[in-house]
Amino acid sequence: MALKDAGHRAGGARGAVVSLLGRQSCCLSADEISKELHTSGSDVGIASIYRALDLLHDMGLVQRVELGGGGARFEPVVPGGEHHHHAVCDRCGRVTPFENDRLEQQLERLAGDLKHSMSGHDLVIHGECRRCAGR
Amino acid sequence: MALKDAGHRAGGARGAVVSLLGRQSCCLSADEISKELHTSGSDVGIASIYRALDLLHDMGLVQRVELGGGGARFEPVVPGGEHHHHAVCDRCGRVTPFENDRLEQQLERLAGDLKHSMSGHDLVIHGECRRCAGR
DNA sequence: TTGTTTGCAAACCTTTTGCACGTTA
DNA sequence: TAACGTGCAAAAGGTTTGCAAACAA
Repeated sequence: MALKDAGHRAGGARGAVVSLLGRQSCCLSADEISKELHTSGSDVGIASIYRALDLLHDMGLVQRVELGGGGARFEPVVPGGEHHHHAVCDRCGRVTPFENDRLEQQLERLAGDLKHSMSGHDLVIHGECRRCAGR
Repeated sequence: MALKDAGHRAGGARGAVVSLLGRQSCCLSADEISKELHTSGSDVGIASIYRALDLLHDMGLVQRVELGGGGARFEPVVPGGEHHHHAVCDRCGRVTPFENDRLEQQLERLAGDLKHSMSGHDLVIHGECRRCAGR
């Protein structure tokens, strides 16, 4: 476990957050994480959740995603380098993840042109999802 | 003025916000707007600023931009359809706007593939700016 | 006059922090 | 044991809302 390698301990709260996030393919808000953990019997304080997320984020294992609407979301970073973005439905709130290699390449090129290093990037498409748009 | 057409009045506070935003090429936070207005003698309450921004956003004249780091930013939408994105320096906080037509086309195509309508999109590149990266 | 806009203060929500207690190595 | 992790409650932003007074048409 990467946490141990970095000299961190795996207390109950931190472990529960890591485990839950590891099972996610897309993003969760801190509140959703809290509710999810309570449902499965782990009464983890919200402060510990934020602390765990903060640590994981600093270690590059978790990405912060801002979808608008107040409140950040968090998702695990896949070591393999896979990467996805989000389309948000402004009507029903549904989040649709998507990925595109060409887009990634283009962003690399753009950052290069700007002489701006790129440690990460966020792309959010706003609009109406398949379901809502079809009405 | 589009506001009048929509049946809205141009009170002092709202007019000041509209005027200030109209002179911006990139995004401002609500707090920056407040400070800017006070500096130029308009003592506009922060609530009125948010209300004006909310109205303008609903009318599609202002775009909300989330750059991370707590606090949204707002920038005028140019009627012509021009559009830019932001590269944020995580070291010094500098925001570098940029635009790219190919990128826009690609996003349109992507949204189409997802069958997701696109009313807007946000792209933020995180990393280190030209100045900071060069050290 | 009549409905709209404004400023203030309080309320709200999400996130962070202080601190005493529990836990891990 | 000594350092680290946790939960609670309080604090700290940023944003929204209730309300009475000011204002525009």
